[in-house]
Formats: sequence, structure tokens, C-alpha cells
Amino acid sequence: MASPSPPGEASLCECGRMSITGSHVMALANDVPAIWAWHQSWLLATMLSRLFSEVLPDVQRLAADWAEDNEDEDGKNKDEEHDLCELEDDDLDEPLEGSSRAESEMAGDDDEDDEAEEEEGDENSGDKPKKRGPKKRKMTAARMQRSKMRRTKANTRERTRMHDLNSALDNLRKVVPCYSKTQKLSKIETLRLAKNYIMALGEILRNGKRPDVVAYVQMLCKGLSQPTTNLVAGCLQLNTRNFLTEPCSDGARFHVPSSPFSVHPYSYRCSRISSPHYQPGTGALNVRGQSYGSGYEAVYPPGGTSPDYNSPDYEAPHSPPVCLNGGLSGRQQAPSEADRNYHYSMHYSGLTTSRPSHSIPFGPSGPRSGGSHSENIPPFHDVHLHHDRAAPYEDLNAFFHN
DNA sequence: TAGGCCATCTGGTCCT
DNA sequence: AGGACCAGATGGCCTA
Repeated sequence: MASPSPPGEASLCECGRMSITGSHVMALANDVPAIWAWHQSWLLATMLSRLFSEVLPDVQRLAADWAEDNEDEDGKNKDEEHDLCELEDDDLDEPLEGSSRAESEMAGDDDEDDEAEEEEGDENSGDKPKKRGPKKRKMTAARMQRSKMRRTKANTRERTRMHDLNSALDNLRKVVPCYSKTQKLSKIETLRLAKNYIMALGEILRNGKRPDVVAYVQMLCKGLSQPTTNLVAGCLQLNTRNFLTEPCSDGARFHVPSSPFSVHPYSYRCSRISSPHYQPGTGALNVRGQSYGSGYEAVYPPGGTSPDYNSPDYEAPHSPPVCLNGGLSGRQQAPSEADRNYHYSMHYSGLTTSRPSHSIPFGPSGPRSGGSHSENIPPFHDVHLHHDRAAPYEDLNAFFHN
């Protein structure tokens, strides 16, 4: 920074680029504040000059770019498009590595026909002389549009795929030994329970005999979280209750004579531990004001006591669930028209109990801890499976009829 | 409020 | 090139 010296005045000394004259000294002596004010004004003027000449154009350009970007934005995809525009701006603003970059940018401005030659310039980024041609394609509006469309289509496909996957999981939930429409098992728990269920069935087939109740439950609940374990136990126990019932004339419904409700043997539903009917700590189940020991709520079709076979949510069983005491039990979900003659008929005899249910505590004090609870489970005497198409289950039937 | 679960988006990879 | 699949990121919802 050089201080201006009044014209026609000899310098007293030269200090670098600054000349100090007599008047400077005089002024300094007489009016230091005035000089200071003058200097400040000069400094301000210099800064403003630079600001207007160098910075302002950049600011104006940025403002123009920003305004242009925002003009292109439309409602839902605002952010996405803004990002793409920013990308484009980055391409423009980045210092170019060489002329090829600038040329490629210019080539990119033509139209979208340069797609065939895109992405070819990366191998030229070494110290070799840069080739002509595009190094990095420019995001033109048309390309952005196509990219956006591709992404939208991919998103739709992915959504559909995940929906299909979830549908399959829902189907799986319906065939594992515990199911609730309202309080679903989580995905991971569904898979774990399904795996355990398959293992348990395999074990039954391998041994050819009725499994020990506790062992069966333990097998089913292996690796499950505590809430899911409780849920499964509750469901299975409730299912056990259904063996106390008598078949209706239609062979499909079972009634609990001493119960305020009737229930289809396959229609039980289970809710999660968050159910208002579930009594934490006690493991007790309270269904419609009646306590039924540990477990979960039985959920019945709205307004009735049997499943709504016509409900779109009601599906035919994929496999007959195995009951707690080793029998085929469960949930008959039912059936399509063709499956109307598909039913299980179960008879449980020889059981006398005054208790409304049989407590199967789980958790630290449950079967896992080695405690024996099989005495709480009524002995299994007879389960009949009638199925017109029961061939796949004949093996299972065989030992259940023994 | 933290944690669990879930739906969705997104970019990468592989395959046809 | 386009689709399927996958995994990570993110945000919403719910519950303890």
C-alpha cells in the first residue's frame, strides 16, 4: 500500500514504497486525526473498488445461477433436482484440469447425443497428453430427466419387490405356530420361528413319536426374543385350550363349553405383549374379562366367533401347525371354496381339569431353566386328522393315531 | 428420550 | 441397457 504524496514535493526519505515528505510530517504533527481519517477513507474506497470490480461479478453470477436453478425446480423433486443442478454447477465451477475438460463441457452443451462416448476420458487423466473428447459428461437437462426417470422406475420396482417380500413374510406368519393380524411378529422373529418350526417338524418326523412338550416348546422358541417366546408360548397354550373343546356339527367349529366364547380351533390369534389383555409379570391372559393364565389374547373375527372365511385376508393353510402337545393343531385358516371340505377334526379326550388354562411359565423360571412343566400339560390322547388331501401329512398322522 | 422396527430411497453389483 | 438384488442411510412411528 503506497501513501500518496502531494505533487511537487521532495521526499525526505524513502521507506520501501512509501515516501515521507515534509508536509506529511507537518500534517502528522498538526493534524494526526485528519490524516487518519483520510487514510481510512482511502482504504475504504480501495476496498469498495475491489469489491465492485472483482467480488461483485462473482456474487452476481452466483445469484444468477441460484435463480436459474430454482426456476427449474418443481414441487416434489425439488431437492433432488437442486442437487443435480449443483452437480452441474460444480462441473462448471471446478478448475479445469486442461483444455479437454473445457472442450468436453462445451461438447456436452450440444445435446444428449454424446452419451455413446461418455465415460471414456477417465483413463486419460495421467500425465499423458490429454485427448480430446469428453472426460466427464455434463448433466444436461435431458440427461437429468432421464436419470430421474430411471431412478423413479427403480424406486418403484424396489418398492414392489419389498412389498412382495413382505407379502411372503405375511404368509409365513400365518403358518408358523403363532399369528396375529394386529400384532405381527417382526420379520426377524418370523424367520426364526419358522426355522425352529421346521426343525421341530423334522424332529417329529425323524423320531416318529410325539415330542416332549417342553422340548417342543424349547425348540420352537430357540433364539427368539423374550417377548416372542412369551407370545409363542401364549399362543401354544391357548391352542392347547382348544383341545378341550368339542367339535360342532359342521366339524369346523369348536366350542368351549365353559367359556364365554366359542372359538374355531384354528382361528386363534395372538397379540403381542403390549396387548391390554396381557398382564405383565403374571403372564396371565385376560380374555374378555376372564383370566386364562399366561399367554396372549385370542383374537376373534369381528362380530363373531368364527373366522370369516370370505375375508380376503383369510387364506388357506399352507401346512397344519403342530400343537403344543405334538398334535396337528391349530389354525385352520381357511380355505378357498375348493378347500371347504378341508378341515381338521380333533378330539381331545381323557382330560379333566378345573383350571381354565395351564400355566407354562417362560423366561428364567420357565422350561429353559430346566424346570419341568410337562405335568401342567394335559396328556395327549387322541388327535385325528381328516384331510382329503392329507397325503403329505400321512406320516404325521400315523403316529398321531398310534 | 432411546431403542426397535419399518418403509423408502439410493447407489453399487451382478446377470441376462 | 435394464432388471434383480443387496446393503447403507434416513426418517417416521411406536413403546418402554
